[in-house]
Amino acid sequence: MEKTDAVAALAALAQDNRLDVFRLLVQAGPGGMTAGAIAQALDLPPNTLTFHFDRLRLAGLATVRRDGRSKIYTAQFETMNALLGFLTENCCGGAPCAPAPTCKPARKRASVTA
Amino acid sequence: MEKTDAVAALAALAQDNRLDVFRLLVQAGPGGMTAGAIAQALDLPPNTLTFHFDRLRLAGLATVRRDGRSKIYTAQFETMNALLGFLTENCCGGAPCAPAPTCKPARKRASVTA
DNA sequence: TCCATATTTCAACGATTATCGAAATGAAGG
DNA sequence: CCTTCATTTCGATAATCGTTGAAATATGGA
Repeated sequence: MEKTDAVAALAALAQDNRLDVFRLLVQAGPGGMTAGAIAQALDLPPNTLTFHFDRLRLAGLATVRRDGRSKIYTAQFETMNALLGFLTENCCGGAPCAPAPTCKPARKRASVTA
Repeated sequence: MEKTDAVAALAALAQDNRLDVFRLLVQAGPGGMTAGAIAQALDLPPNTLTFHFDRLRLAGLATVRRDGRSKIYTAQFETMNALLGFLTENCCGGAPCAPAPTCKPARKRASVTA
């Protein structure tokens, strides 16, 4: 991961509501979650949520797909792992002091909650 | 680490110049680096640098001490590790999928470069 | 076709951010 | 004491951010 991408990902996660959204997506796993379900879970207005989704998508931390009238957002685990890798690599002066941690999606869930 | 602190740390690192500063401090190790040396290394005006130092300090990612006319800034490895821990813990739905990575300062350096 | 649902787009707003130039502070040395 | 060096403080600026209300778009069902 390039420094530019790392800064983008960090910025995307450096906001209360957005961090909440991402954490929720991570919990939901690869099945993802509808925008509405997230709006309900976090009690956020839909337009505000769209704004934050855009940030996460732009940073490569989430993807969207349509499902009927809903849109389903999914966490992008690879980007998160790349970020963790970047941070650990750049943490000890180029010589990694610990194996980069990785994150796999949680065991399958009912997904698309609500 | 609390969510609030995580957001603060993320925000502190989510900026080009500041990420550079922090990486430099990490490379310098526990000996730290003078503000002047950093200013020279990154070609940043001293007042701008002070601004960024404040952010890093406020986020707990750096500390200062005085040495004669200079001020020496040092990376706070514990906070960085705590952040990595927070991110990995919150990455797989509460159940960590990998041991949290840790970061120890690089092998001692000449430190206080310049 | 018409209506309800789900989400996005748009314009606006106050708040925060990163940077700058100029002036102030603090410490060491002659 | 006066000067020089290192860093910080202050005031201003343009740009970006997060949120809002209102209107638009897209989908599915009666």
